[in-house]
Amino acid sequence: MEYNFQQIERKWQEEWKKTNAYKVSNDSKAPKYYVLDMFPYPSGSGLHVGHPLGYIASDIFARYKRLKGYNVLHPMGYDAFGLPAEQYAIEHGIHPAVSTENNIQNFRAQLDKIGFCFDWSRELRTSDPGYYRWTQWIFLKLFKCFFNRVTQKAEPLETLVASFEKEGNSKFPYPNPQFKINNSSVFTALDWSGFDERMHQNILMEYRLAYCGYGEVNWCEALGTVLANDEVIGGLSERGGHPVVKKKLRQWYLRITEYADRLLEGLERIEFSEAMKEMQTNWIGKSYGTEIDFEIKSEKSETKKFRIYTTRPDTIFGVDFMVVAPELSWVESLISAGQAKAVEDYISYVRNRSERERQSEKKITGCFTGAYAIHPFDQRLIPIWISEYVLAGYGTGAIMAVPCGDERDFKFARHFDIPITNIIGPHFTGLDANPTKEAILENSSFLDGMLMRDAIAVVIDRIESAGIGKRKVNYKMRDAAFSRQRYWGEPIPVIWKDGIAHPMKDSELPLELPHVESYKPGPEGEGPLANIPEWTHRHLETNTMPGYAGSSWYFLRYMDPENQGEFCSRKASDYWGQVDLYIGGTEHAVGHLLYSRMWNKFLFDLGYIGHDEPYRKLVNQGMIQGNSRFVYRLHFKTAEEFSKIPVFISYNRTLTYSGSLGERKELCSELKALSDQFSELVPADLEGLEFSPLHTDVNFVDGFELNINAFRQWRNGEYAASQFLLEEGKYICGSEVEKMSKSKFNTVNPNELVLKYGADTFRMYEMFLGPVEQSKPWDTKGIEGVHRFLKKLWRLFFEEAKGKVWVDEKATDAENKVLHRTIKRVEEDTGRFSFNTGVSSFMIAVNELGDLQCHKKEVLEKLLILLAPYAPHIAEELWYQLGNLSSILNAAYPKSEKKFLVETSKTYPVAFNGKTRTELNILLDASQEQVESIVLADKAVQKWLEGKTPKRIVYVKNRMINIVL
RNA sequence: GCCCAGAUGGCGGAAUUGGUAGACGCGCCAGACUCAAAAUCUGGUAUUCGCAAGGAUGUGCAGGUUCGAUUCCUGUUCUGGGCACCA
Repeated sequence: MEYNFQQIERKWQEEWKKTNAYKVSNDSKAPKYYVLDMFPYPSGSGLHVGHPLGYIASDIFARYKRLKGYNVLHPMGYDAFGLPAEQYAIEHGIHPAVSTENNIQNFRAQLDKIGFCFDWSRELRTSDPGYYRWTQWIFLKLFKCFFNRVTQKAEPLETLVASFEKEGNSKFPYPNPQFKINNSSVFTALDWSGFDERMHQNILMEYRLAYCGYGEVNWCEALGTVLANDEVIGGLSERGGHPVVKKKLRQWYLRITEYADRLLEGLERIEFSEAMKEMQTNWIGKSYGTEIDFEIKSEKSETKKFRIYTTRPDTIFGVDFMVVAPELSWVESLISAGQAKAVEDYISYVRNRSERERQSEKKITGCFTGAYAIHPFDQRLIPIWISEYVLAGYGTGAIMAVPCGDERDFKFARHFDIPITNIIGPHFTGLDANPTKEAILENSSFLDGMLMRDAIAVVIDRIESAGIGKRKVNYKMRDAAFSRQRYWGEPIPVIWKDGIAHPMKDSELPLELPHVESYKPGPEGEGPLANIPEWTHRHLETNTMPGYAGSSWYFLRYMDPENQGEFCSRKASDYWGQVDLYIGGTEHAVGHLLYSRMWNKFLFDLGYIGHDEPYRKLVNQGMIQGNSRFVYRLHFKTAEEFSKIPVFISYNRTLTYSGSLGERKELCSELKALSDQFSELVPADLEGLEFSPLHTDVNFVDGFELNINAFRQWRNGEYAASQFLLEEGKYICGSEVEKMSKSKFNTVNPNELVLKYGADTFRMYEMFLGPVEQSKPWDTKGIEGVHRFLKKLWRLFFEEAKGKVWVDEKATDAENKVLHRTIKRVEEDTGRFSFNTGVSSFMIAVNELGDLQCHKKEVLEKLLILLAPYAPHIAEELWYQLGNLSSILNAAYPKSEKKFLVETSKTYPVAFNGKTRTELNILLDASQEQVESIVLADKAVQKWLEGKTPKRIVYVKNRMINIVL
């Protein structure tokens, strides 16, 4: 009986389906455990081997926890709204719902083959009205709530209105300090009662957690549409290469900034990697600084003052120039007649620069405005510049530049020849800036002689008492843009009447996405919904929600997926609580993971759930990179006509080819022999010959050797006429590790591997590749080794000639030692998500049991339970063959017994000054004195001592011995 | 540019707390079985000097701390991820 994986896997997958083996109940006496994967976007290209990496890891862990006696929730679903489906619809006229459904079918078929223990009865799709009804419902809750800074939580707007009626906005000032009504940022109860409805609504909009405002988008006039950042390349649209400029549009936002402090605080209570916490902390970017007002001296005199934000007020005497964000409208009032043209040119240059480009630009640009700021303490005149490196959205959009202490300021000063004031003495070398806080201040008037760190408070006190500024906490994080000018997303359930947004009633939800004939954008950059008369007649909002809306709360829906009356019952969310283990990629570090934490906190504030952090522990899975293969096409520079003939040269020959006359002659005759088309070719035509690399499909390259026949049939015979210049009779491809993607022809479909080696082999190989957290390139070759391991395991039970070989005898001590050491290792490895070493622990066990010729049921049975999370099909089959009647899925995880693992002695490495020279077997309970005498008596040690007396003998029990000479 | 991570044989990786660097697997080499091949099994495989015994070197690079560093510290290079409308 041989290992027929195809038959075994089919049999058990059917059996598990029939018995609902993976159905999870919300009603169980067992302790709960919630394992969640970041659900996939069902793209048209299907799964490649990179996708299942995290799913396999979580699947192993879920199965492991089940064997340990937990009631494990392990669901799966689809993040089904998104831009690619819409783009596909525009290009092919296929409704996104249709293409998405097809893609999901394809994903499901692929996932099923790998043998996951998902409870599919809980499957959800964010594009399903039954699901997005609740996304809309939560949005409306956000719309109807504000963040009470006194209680630090979300509360209904009614509380706010009551406070306004009683005491104006003195208790709850505008969250956006720039906001003013009637030129004032405060109003009284009397003011409030005097305002009309429109004014009330305008004010309330300033407080809502989901609010409408204005923001800039990438606007492409030629395409008549708003573009995503990754559709814009170097200021031009990816499709068509049309110019893209920034345009202000009405947009919805989520006031996530109000949660900034709580998002920071929550990080202390969850198990995310330090790197992840750091990324989120940096993204939130809380800084303690000072706002300072500077008087202005300019030709025009409209603006008298402007405000900067700095985290280093101690450097105020080192200010040599000011920089203001070019897009701020008040910049205009600064411009002198002489600088008008230059400033105008510069502003138009910045207008089509993306924020990213502006920040990462190495080239220093800027323009003097012609105006000066007056230093508040020494009345110096400081030139005011505009430059793209200052962004309008952060702080006040203006900075005081201190070149001796800030690298960017320093480079700017150097570039524009602005004299640099040194306030930090020897800490400033003149070669680069030094951001230290430890210097003693010089050239700093009343701060002279003070340590910078201590000077900060002194300056702030001076500034505050002089009434020219105040302490200010700032956040780099901005409110989250929550609308898209797209079709394929959740409609926003808001009706506009006379410019006032009215929420729809809960009973009217879901507001379903209407069918459209065309997915083209609406007028003035509005979304496609603006083209539907029935929609606009009802004055419905034409924007839709962004991709992250549905994924911000999905972990809750899995707990109670059928619930028609609530997004999730409190009973269900109290039972399942937090996600105990969340697995997904770091690419979601600051997007999804922050938004979903915020939504969760919001629902917690309103009492709908009982936990304020959604994920207790997060494990980041690394990317599986593609291992691309290249062929190299001959490109004739001086004789273009020959370039039309597709000739490819083997990789190593591209490296050695130098283009010498001799080589040209040789290559010339080789080409002539290859094809008659080259009969006219002369060596001179080969001058400047180039080899242009072309991605070729990895699926017809064995290692590095190209399957020439397959290549000729590729892409409907586009390269059928290809000729090849070989090396040693083969065509060898070049390679490069890069992102796995269809366009690079380096994707590998898990289905094909499952077909060839089985799901169990595939699962174990994905884990065997390396640590889950690490990115690594895919290489199909190594899968054979894992497959061999499973066959070897099989042979412990059945041999081809003899059939069944397992026996009912009692295990020896040696066999027990192997088993119990394996239990210990596998349990530890699985527990710390080190699945790659887990797999090798199994390999070692099977190798050792093979060496011992152990076929004892007692040992093998326990080994199977250990293996079941990794390779469920073969484990279940062998378990069944051993005569077990119930499924291995519900077996009890074996315990490692210490008595089989006790050692009495150890072979110690003996090192001299840290270099290992010999080994000695010594009893484990030996004392320092005993060890010293044993060591010094040893012959090899004597030889290395060369007659010297050791200065010291370091003995670390159960580790090593080191002799210091 | 900013933030985060990583770098170990020909390749993927192991070394869990600072204690024998290279577990396990791939590949490669040799051998067994076979008419042959596949499959399977056995042995070898960091580099370098040496017939060997044995020695020297070695964890991206340059320093440092330590009896001892892949592990800790400082600097640096390269690669990957993110940077707010891809998901």
